[in-house]
Amino acid sequence: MSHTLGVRQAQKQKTRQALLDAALGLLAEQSLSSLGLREVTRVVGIAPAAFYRHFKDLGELGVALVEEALGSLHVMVRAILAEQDGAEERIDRTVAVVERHVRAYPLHIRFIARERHGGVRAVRQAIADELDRFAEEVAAALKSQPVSEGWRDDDIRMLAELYVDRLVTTAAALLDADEDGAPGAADQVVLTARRQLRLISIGRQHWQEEGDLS
Amino acid sequence: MSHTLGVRQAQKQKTRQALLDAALGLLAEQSLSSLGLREVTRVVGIAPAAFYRHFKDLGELGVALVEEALGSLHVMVRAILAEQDGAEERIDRTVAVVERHVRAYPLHIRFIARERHGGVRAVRQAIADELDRFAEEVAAALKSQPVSEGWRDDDIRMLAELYVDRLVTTAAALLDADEDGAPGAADQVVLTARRQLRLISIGRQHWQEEGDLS
DNA sequence: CCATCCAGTAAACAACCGTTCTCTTAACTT
DNA sequence: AAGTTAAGAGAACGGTTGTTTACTGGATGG
Repeated sequence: MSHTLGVRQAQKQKTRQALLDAALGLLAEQSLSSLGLREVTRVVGIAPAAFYRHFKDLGELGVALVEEALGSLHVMVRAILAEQDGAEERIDRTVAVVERHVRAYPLHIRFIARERHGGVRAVRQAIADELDRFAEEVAAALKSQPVSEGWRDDDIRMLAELYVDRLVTTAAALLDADEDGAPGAADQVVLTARRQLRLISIGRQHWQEEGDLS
Repeated sequence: MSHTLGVRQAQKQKTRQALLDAALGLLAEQSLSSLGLREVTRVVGIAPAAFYRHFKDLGELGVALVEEALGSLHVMVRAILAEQDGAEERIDRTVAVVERHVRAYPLHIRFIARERHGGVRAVRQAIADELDRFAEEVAAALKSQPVSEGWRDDDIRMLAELYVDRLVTTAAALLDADEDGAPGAADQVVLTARRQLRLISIGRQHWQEEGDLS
């Protein structure tokens, strides 16, 4: 198999990817709803009209960016969830993965954090859907752990959402810390993230004891 | 005292407020970096050039909006923190306050959620600073509670950040649920938020026990 | 009462925008 | 080899943008 795909389509996908890359670069310092079509094509080096051969909208390009941005993180965390080590080790490894990912794809993280509540409805929706699937996977992984014995399904789900949310927030904070230039800022974020996850983990272990007073 | 302030300055503050209101309204469906100066003045009904009598920038207007948006929530939560009831009651009341606040000032919440990672540096910074002061206040309140006996200061701080972050996230989620039109969505968010706070509270109570295995 | 101040007006500016055409040219099909 | 397809070029369009200028007219304070 592996049909050579044709010179034609190959070139098309190449400039399509160039459009995505250019847009992602520009979005490091502005938001999608203020991004100009001409601005993007100018960076790529093609005529403005050529844009329409690939996307009918900047919103459509945005949705494509969402898939690209969340795809890689998706597999990485899935790998972590499959592991079977202790809670403490898992926390350390999770945070380490997030840290590495932020360093490897800072523009992707920026984009997601920025457009999650941004001005383009379609993109917001795409991110929400993707994060939802993400939470569902986390929930499935949590459920198969012995600590979750006797948990209600929606309690597992709420815990999964708490985790996912924390990962996204941590990634964004880490990014901010990195570009602030302050030397120890990033390490501080990592430390805080680990302890927050630890606290959540502790809460999880005592969740079923019920009787809680001030 | 209460000097009548002068007809002159009163009128000026009036149109200044009108500019803020108009901008906030427009920002319900776009982000600050795509908002046009003329767009705002058109809504208010004044000439574009008159804008410069009040702000030199749309960024400056944005910073003013940050103060307006976070000011009210600030006092409300401060009131809650001062209370001395049990953990469970405090959680319920906190979530209730957030819910009421979202309903009362939805545009403020939208704005904060959107511009927290938005495209205008000055506004991002203003929000970060404000949320930082917020976390500091929460930390102070947490410290004076008996549960915090023997806690390290930076552990209290990390808990405070966890709480603040959760409130902001919950507010944004609640807003999304409201405008989605789905009937039970908002209640679901409230329920989830309460349980997440409860889990964090449980983790807090067992924080010092240390020994945790999977 | 009169001179000063200043919030807002009106017009003009060059720069940029998204979108629509027609045309070219190279890759594909048969 | 001839005919078809489609990515991209290039120019033109009406419209909007931020900013600057000179101005008006009513509140302000001596």
